[in-house]
Amino acid sequence: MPAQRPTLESLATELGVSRQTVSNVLNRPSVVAEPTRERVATAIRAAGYVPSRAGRHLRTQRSHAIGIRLMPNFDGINGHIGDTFLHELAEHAHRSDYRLALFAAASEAEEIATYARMRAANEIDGVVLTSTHIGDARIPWLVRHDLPFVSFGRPWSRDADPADAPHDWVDVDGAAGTDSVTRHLQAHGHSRIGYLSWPAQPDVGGDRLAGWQRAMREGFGDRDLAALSAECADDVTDARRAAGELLERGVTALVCASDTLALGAHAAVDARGSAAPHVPIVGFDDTPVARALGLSSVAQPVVRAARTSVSLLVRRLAEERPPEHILLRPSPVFRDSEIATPPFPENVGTIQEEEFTQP
Amino acid sequence: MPAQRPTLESLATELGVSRQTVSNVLNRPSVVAEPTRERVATAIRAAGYVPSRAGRHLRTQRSHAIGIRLMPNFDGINGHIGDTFLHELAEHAHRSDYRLALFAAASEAEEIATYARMRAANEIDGVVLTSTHIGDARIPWLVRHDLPFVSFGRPWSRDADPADAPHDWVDVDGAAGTDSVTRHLQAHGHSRIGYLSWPAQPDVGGDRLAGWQRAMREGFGDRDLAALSAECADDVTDARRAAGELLERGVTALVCASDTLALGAHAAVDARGSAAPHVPIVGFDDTPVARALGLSSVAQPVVRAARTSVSLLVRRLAEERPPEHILLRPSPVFRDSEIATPPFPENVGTIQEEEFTQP
DNA sequence: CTGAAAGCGCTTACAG
DNA sequence: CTGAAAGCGCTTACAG
Repeated sequence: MPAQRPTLESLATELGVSRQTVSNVLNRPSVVAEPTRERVATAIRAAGYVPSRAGRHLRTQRSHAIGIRLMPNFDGINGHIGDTFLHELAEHAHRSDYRLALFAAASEAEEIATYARMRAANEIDGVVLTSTHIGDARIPWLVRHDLPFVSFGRPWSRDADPADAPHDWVDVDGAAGTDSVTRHLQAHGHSRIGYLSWPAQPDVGGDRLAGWQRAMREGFGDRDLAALSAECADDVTDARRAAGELLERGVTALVCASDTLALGAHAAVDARGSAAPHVPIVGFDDTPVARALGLSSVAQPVVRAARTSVSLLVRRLAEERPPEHILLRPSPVFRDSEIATPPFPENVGTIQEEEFTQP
Repeated sequence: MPAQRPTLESLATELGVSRQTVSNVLNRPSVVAEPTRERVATAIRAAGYVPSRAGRHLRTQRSHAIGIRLMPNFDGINGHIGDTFLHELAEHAHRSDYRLALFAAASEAEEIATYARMRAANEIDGVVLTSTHIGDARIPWLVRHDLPFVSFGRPWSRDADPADAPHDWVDVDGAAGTDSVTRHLQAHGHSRIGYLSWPAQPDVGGDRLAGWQRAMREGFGDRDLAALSAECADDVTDARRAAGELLERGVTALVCASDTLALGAHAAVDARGSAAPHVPIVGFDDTPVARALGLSSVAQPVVRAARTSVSLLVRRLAEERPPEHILLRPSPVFRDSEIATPPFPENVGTIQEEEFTQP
C-alpha cells in the first residue's frame, strides 16, 4: 500500500500520459488506442487505483447514492421481509455501482424532510420507497420535487388506478396469494374458510382480503361472506381473540392477512385442545416464525422485488422513459400436513414468480 | 423551490459578501461579526441552502460516511437484534452528520474487499463491525490499513485479552446474563438446571456458557456440570433433540444460548404432554418470537450498544485517543409464570444497563 | 473582521 | 488518438 493514495494525476505523470487519457481508459475505453489502453489499465490495476468518489461526484453532479429509509420494525415478526429486501437492494445497487444511503426517521414528515435535505445537498440521485399506503404524502412530494424514485408497493388510492401512476413501482399481488390458498383449501374440501383481516383499507390489507373474497364468491356465491371474516390489529393477542370468534362460528380453515395473525389463530386453535377437529391455518409473508413453527403461509418474492426495484431506478437515472409497473406473484407454502398434498402441485415447494408490465 | 440549487457563490453574490463569509457562518460562526452572521444565516435558511456534500467531501477529504455490512439473516429469528441495531446506528450517525453506507457481502473476504475498494475511493471515513468471532480476519486488516472502526463484539481470541485490543469495541456481557438467570432459577428452587449450548468456541457461545457454569459451580460445585449441558446447532430441530436428551437426564429447568434453541426446548417440553412437570426455559436475545410466545429470555441493550458504537467511532474520527472498551449488561425478562415472581426484583421488567470502561 | 486565491480529484468539451 | 484547460462547490490558510 502506497502511503499516498494514487490519483489520476499521479498515475498519468508516472505513465507519461495525460490525466485525461487515464480517465478515458476508465470511462470511455473505446476512445483510447489499444496499446495505450492496455498499458494504462495494467498500471491502474497494479496501483489499486479507484477513482475518488468525491471528485466524480462534484464533476458529474451525481452522487451514485440511493436514499432508503430503514422502517422501524415494531413487532419484528414481519421484520425478515424488510431485512431480505434491504439486503438484496444493497447487493444489487452495489452491482450497478450505486450506494445505499440508509437513514432512520420517526415519521413520514421526517422522512420527507430528510429527502429534502439530502436533495438540497445533492447527496442522493434517487430514492427507494417502501410501505406505501393510502394517503401516502411521500409520493406527491417526490413527484413534485422531481426526485427520481421507485416504490415497493403500489400507490394506493381510493380514486386512481395504480397503472396511471407517474412513477415506477414494483409490488406483490397479495390478492392472487390469498385467492390461491383459499382455492387450495376449497379443493381440500373446506367451504367454511374464515379470513382474519387487518382493518380493511383500500391498500395492502384490502388487497389480501379481496383475494379471499373473490375465491369464496366464485366457489359459493355471497353466502356468509361477512360472517366468515373478522378484523383485528396486527397483534398476536387480538388475532387470537378474533380467531376464537370465527371458530365459534364454525369455520373449518383460516386464511390470515399476516403470519402474526396466523400465530394468534394458531393459539386459538390450540386452546380448543387436541380433541377438537384440526383447523388448517395459512398466514402471509412466510416469516421465520412461520417456518420455525411449521405454519403454512404465502411467500413474497422479496428477492425478485428488490432486484426489480434497483434495476427500474437505475434505468430511470440513466434514461428518460415512461413509468413501469411490475406486479409479482407470491407463492403459497403449505406446511400443514392435512393440506400439504398438492391438488395444485405447481404451487408447492417451488418459488413461482410471474410478472406483467403495464407500460 | 428555485430552479437552480443555491451555492456558496450564488448566495454570496446575492448578499454582497464573499463566499468565504458564507462558509464561515456555517463552519466557524464565532469568527463572523454578529450582524453579518445573522443576515447571512437568515438568507441561508430562506434559500433552503445546504452545502453540497461533494464539495465538502473533495475539499476536506472526509466523506462523512460510515461503512456497514448488512449481515445476511439466515434463520431470521435473531434478525430483530440486527435490525434494531442498524436502525439506531442510522439514527445516531445522522445526528452526528454521518451517513451509513450500507453494503452486502457474501463472505468475510468479500467484506474486506469492499472495505478496500471503499477506502481506495475515499468513500468512507470509518467502519462499524458486527458479529466478531474467533479468527476474525477483518480486525487485523482494518488495523493494518489504518481504517478507523468500532466493533460491536469483543475481539475474540484464544490468547489475547480483549482489553488489550488496539481498537474501540462495545459488547454485551453474555456471561452476566446467563449467570443471572441461572441464579434466578436456583433461587426458585431449581438445582438441576440444564444448559443448551452452541458448539463451544471461545466467543459469544463460550461466553454465555461460562455464565451458567459459573453460577452452577458457585451454587453446587462441579457436580454433574457436564451431564447437564448439551451442544447443538442454532436450529430449532436440533435444539429439540438436544433438549429432549437433557430432559431425560432429569433437568428441571433450561437455560439456552439463544431464543432459537429455547424454541426447540419449548417443543421438547411440550412433547412430554401437559401431565409432565413444568420446566421453565430461558432463551437469549429476547426476540419477537420469544415475546410472541411468552418465553423468558435475556434482552441485550441493543439501542445502547448502537448509540455507544456511533459515539465511539465519531469521536475517534475527530480526535486521537487510546481505544475504549465498553461492556454492557443485558437484562433478563421472565415471562414464565412459575419464575416470574422476583426473588431479584431489580432484574424484572426494567431495562438495566451498566457499563464500565477499560481505557 | 473580511475577501482574493489556491486546490481537493475528477470528467468533459475542445483544439491539435 | 492525445493533451491543455475549465470548472463542479467547497474550506482553509493568508493577506489586508
